[in-house]
Amino acid sequence: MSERTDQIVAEARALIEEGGPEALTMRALAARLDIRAPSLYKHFPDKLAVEAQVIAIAFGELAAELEKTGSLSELAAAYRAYALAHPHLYRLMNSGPLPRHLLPAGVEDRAAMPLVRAVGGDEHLARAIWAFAHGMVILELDRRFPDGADLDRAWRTGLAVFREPVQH
Amino acid sequence: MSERTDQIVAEARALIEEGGPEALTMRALAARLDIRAPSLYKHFPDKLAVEAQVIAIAFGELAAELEKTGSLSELAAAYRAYALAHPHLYRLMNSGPLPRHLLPAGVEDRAAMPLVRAVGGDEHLARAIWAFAHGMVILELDRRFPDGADLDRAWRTGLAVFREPVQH
DNA sequence: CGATATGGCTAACAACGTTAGCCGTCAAGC
DNA sequence: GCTTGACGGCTAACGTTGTTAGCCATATCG
Repeated sequence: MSERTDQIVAEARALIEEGGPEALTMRALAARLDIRAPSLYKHFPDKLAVEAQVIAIAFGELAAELEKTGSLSELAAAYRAYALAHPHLYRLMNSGPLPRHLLPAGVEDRAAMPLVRAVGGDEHLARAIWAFAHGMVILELDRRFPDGADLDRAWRTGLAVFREPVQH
Repeated sequence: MSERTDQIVAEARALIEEGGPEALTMRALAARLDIRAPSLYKHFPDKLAVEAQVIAIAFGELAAELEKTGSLSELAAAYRAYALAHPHLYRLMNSGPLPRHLLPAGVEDRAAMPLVRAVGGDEHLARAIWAFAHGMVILELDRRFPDGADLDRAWRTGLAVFREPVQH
């Protein structure tokens, strides 16, 4: 990972955070670095590789935030907070197929660990809560809930329910 | 809605179901109808309008499936079944911002009604369950769960938990 | 001193959505 | 019956996208 490479990824991230994933264009990215688009291919094989680096960084950041938390509700709050603070980044890393072959190994697992720990190792429960959290976040980002819906309340409802021990 | 218009939408849908949303191309769509791409603009103002028609149809179909169910677990099963039967269609209608201004009024509400009824009108609980279901489906379609994860079990876990009455 | 890697560049291609403008067919109105 | 206009095709073209080919300057190293 050279110096220049890091610069490129940083600018790519900025483009995405400012204008969404579709604002990341090889030409726009090059313009930010005062070079022409084809020169980017001296550093990355293609656009997907650039995106993958941005995704890898985002996963690391998210994992770091989640690791700070103690309880399940703190974890959920941190998850939602990251998504709302970086909506375009969240969408990039969490929708569509992941380019796993371009990502450092373990980034996904690290981000998942705090939740698995919070539910005491029950993988099925962890997956259900993950689905709930991702669903809440992505539906909010995509404006699928009615305007003015009380989403705090919906989060509390879901989390309260998941805290109740039931056999499954 | 003319005859030709319906044909176009049908072919657009077929393209999406076969190759995903990015396979819907004005040129590919035209080719299916043995015409050239610009001729499509005699029937639709732009590509988004075509997509919106496909989405509207998909919402109607999904709503019809959901309305057949009685219990919450049947509802969940029907929801998942539709998504797995039409993965590309599901992704098209349920990710990214909805072109609501191009959709007939009430299509979203109709698809949401069965769930609201199944939970006895509790809107917060309905939103939490919707998030859970959408999260489970989209994470499955996007292959975000580990290979071989027992998703039936995760669904059952989530649904069991949501059936328990708790105050929120 | 020369070879090689590094990192720029221009020109270009194919595919995309979309627009402009032309033309044939056919039904309705005078 | 002739004309007029809507309807629905067409070709040519434009601008934007990712990407490739190939050229060239600099700088480092044997």
